[in-house]
Amino acid sequence: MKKLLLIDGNSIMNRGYYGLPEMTNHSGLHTNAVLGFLNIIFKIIDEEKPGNIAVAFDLHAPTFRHKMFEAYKGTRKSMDPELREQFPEIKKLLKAMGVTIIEREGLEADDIIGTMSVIGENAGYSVTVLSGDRDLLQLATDKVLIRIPKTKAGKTTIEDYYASDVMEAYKVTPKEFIDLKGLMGDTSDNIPGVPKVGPKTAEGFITKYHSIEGLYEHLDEIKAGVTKQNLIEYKEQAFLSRTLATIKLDCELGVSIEDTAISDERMFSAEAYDILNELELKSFLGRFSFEEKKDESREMLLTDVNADGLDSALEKLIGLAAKSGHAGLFPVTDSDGSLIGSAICIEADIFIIRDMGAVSTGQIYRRLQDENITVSFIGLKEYINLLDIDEEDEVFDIGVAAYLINPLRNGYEYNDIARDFLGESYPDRKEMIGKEPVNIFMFDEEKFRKYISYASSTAYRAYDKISEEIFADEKLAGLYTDIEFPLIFVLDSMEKAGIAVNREELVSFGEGLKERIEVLKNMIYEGAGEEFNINSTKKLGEILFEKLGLPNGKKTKTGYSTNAEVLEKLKNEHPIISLILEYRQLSKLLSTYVEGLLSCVASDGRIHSHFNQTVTATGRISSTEPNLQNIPMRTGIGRELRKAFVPKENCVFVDADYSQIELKCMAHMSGDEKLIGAFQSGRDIHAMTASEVFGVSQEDVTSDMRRKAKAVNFGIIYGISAFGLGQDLDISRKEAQDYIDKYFETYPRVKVYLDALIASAKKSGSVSTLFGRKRPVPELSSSNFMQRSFGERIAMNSPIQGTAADIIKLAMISVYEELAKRGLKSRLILQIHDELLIEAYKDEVEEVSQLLKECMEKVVTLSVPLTADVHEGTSLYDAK
DNA sequence: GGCTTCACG
DNA sequence: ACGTACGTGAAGCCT
Repeated sequence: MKKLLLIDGNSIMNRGYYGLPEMTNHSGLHTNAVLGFLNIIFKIIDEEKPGNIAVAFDLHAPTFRHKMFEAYKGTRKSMDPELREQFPEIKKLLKAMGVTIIEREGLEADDIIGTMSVIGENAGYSVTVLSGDRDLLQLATDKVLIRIPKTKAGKTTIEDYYASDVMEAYKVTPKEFIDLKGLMGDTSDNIPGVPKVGPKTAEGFITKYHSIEGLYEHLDEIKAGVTKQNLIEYKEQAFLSRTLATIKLDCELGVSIEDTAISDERMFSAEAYDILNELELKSFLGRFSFEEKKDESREMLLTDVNADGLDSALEKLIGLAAKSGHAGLFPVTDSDGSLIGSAICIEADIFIIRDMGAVSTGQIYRRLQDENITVSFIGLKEYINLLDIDEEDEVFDIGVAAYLINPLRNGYEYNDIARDFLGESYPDRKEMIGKEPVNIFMFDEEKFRKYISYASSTAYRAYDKISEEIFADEKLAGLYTDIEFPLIFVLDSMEKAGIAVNREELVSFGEGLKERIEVLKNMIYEGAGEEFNINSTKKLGEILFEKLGLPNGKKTKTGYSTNAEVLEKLKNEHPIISLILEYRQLSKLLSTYVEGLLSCVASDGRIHSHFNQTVTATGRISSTEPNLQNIPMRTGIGRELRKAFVPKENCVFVDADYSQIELKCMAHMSGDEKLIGAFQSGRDIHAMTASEVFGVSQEDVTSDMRRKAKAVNFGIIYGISAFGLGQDLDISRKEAQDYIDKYFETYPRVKVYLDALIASAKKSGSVSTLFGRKRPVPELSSSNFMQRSFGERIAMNSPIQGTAADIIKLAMISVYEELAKRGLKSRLILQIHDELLIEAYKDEVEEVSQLLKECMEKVVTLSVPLTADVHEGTSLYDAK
């Protein structure tokens, strides 16, 4: 059957705009909405291969339907300029592709699509409607398919609805869907509906009475109450809402079905190619016949050749690499973590190696090193062990370098790098070889070869671009060479070392928790008068705020908020509250820490966390599987858990943490004399701030004043706002503002500094740390107030948090190198943002303690002294 | 998978 | 008028 594809242009552009990160071409034109639009329509076109396509757009002048509801709700929100500027581009491109665009003054895209779907169906076509808007479900029939793309964690899935699917999902027919919406309204479309009638109620009515008329005919069957009252009172509004919700099917468009025919020739025209090129959306160019032919890469499977051939193939590889001076290497491991193969890319040649005897990737890697050939990797840390990579080797980590160029990307895998630096789109690892680590007998040979070819070729080709960008900028070059690159080896060593846990202690701690949790559970059921899932915030909210009628459950989009802050305030209202708080705390300890950590203990009795270097926006390190940077500390019971983390035989823990490193970074960078003076004299900074803000002498600072001043100090680092501080201290916004004003009076250069950060971020689009680590702040150019304010706080916080992160990274490298230099057996095993932990041999403890303190304090010289407090202990509990 | 909650700095 | 403190990761529920 002939196929017609109808696209809701505005809705699909919106989806692209809000779903993708901000991106522009080199002339600053935003392109994310266009990219998102093309991604989804090409996906649909590939699947359906329609012979006819039309794209409908709203014209931005107020339309008839909007005029009708202006009486209720005022006017529609204006569109972000960053999105608006992309509409002319997509229209230009669609025209160049020979795709029909339909837009009419006074008509919404919905009405155009509705009308075209009828025209298509009547002409015997099967019709597909592509939109992000569920309103269009009313158009579904058994010939008209509504497809709604959804994005979940970066992956796009499409929900498909024929009339029968609408019935299944919503229990109403597509036509009844209109009445449903008329009753419940739609704030995003400014359709009022009937007050207090939500999706549930409306669905109940329509499944029973099938229309608004039907409902009103049987109004006597509705039990008396607010709902009924509203139905009576807002009857006219209900019918008007339905009219507003009804998509027109009979507009005069003057477009025939024949007008919408497409052809491949038109679609992939030279003109369209040029426009895409201009927009720098290179990933689509492959579809166009006008693409400059890339050199076909030549693949050679080294294990395919016989012994003589192997030698000559290897010599060829080395020869080519020597000529280029560089090779891109991509190793692959199986589920045991052992090396099964790799691909090496040099220019247009890709050599594929199976590590099965005759030849090994490790040998070839060493040979390349002997020839002084730079080898580039994507994620070097993973391969240090496998290939016996040394810090002195000529290697380059493309992932880490790309992170320095822009730390905001979601990932730094080969396909991310290819997309961001080569403008090429490759399927990700999961699509190529599945989620689980590859087993050599289980992969599809062809796919596997493609996968490692893509990856090694990306490593090779992105190297020039990325290394150039890094080394063109003195600061970035320094960060890479002096911090991130050496750090790779430090982190690897920490991961290999791991930390020992006392399993028995953890298990028995868990047993104790289980018992108490069981008791609490029963007491909570008792207090609630029924059994329910306490872990479900939804059910808990219902119990607390509906059944027990506790003072009004506040906020949240999806229901009642039941977080600790809310519960804490309800503590005196009902005995069940404290029980729930304790239950929550203990459940968290049990599931996340006891059970979570136990499942991570390796066969050597130690936990080997992963320390990730390319995750955070500010330059901090993150820890996963498990996260060892959030082991409980603040509460007594939680802190007990730290007793299970112990040093190995003949060792003790030596721990050191920086004192106030972030405030000190801010003091240094702002150059505020008073703040610098305070740190130079070794004063208690929170007490000092308290005495200034509250205008009392140092001796008269109460603990409450100090607590408040501490919150102010934190607030400053976070990008102060009166609202946030007020919330934290549970004081009025005005009072909070007073504290802030006083703070800035006390430390005037801090104010100047923070203002300057925002101003420079607005100008340059990014902020930097003392060492030049950059973080873009695209939020600052947003037209949305909330987004922009967020950007301002980021601009204030990132240089401070990031500088502290840079400093501790330098300290880690210094500690690592010093331990090596002195031939000590003690090892750095953990980093917790401002804290380092060493597993120290007893006969080295003194030297290690001194070394650790010295390395941390002397690693940089600021205008304020950096101090590190050192502790020793026989568990994580008493090493702090 | 999105949302909520909570553990840390 | 808007509606938040900055940076993370894991677990559990629920659609």
